[in-house]
Amino acid sequence: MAINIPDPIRKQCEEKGGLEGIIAKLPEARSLKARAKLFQALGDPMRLKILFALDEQPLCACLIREVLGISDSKLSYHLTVLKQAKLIAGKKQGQWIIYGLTELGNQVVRMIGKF
Amino acid sequence: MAINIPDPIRKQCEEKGGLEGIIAKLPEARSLKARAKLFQALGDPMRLKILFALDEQPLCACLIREVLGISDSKLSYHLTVLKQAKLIAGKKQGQWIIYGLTELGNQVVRMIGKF
DNA sequence: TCACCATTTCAACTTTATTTGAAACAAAGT
DNA sequence: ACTTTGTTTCAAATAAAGTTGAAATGGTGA
Repeated sequence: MAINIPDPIRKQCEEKGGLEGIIAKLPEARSLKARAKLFQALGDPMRLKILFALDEQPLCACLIREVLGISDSKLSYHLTVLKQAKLIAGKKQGQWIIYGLTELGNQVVRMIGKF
Repeated sequence: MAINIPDPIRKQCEEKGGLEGIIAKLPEARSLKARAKLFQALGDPMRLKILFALDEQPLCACLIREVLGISDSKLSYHLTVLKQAKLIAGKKQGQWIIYGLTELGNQVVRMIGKF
């Protein structure tokens, strides 16, 4: 451990097995990366709005577009991000694709509500 | 409401007062933006790691740097992002600045643990 | 087959985030 | 005053995310 650090911090740190001890308790890189990706998908107002809209009811892309008032291709981009994060899923129904929250999406929307 | 949409979706939508009804239930732009900003701060593995480390115990910047193995200025950048999101706060103690989770930071770390 | 509709893809572009290394600061000890 | 130490700031560079409008896809029904 570095020599020059505040005493109370050093003590507390040594009780945990030093820096090594702390490092050992942290999640692995893989896990951190996966979670960061999830949160990154949530890090955009438009995408949050899509999630809230789908929490009301499943919607086809064209209705989501109406709700958000954005272009088709812009919407498609954001839907892709949400799909990749497994927060939403679409299934074909006639000529439309109906999007809805996944189980993860549901959990996440409930979580977001607390912040 | 758009004329051409799948029937079950239209029905469900009309029960809610049409698109207007759905739009009315969505959070305001201000609120969406604020939350997006919070999640954006969480959208980076290094920053998540910092939060987990501080969840173990408060640490001075130099120890966080040791834990992460990154440069001073890089660390400082990420600390700034976390500070701005009010997830962490630092207070001077002697020659060091000791960082710790805020109350929000605490709640958030507990939340992250579920995903 | 043809035209149409909902949606996606693409490449070019703009914007925002992150990294870098050097310099600046501010407090503490000499 | 001078140096050291811990931390932040800055401007320049790089990388990643988001936007645009046009074109492509793929299914539907005339």
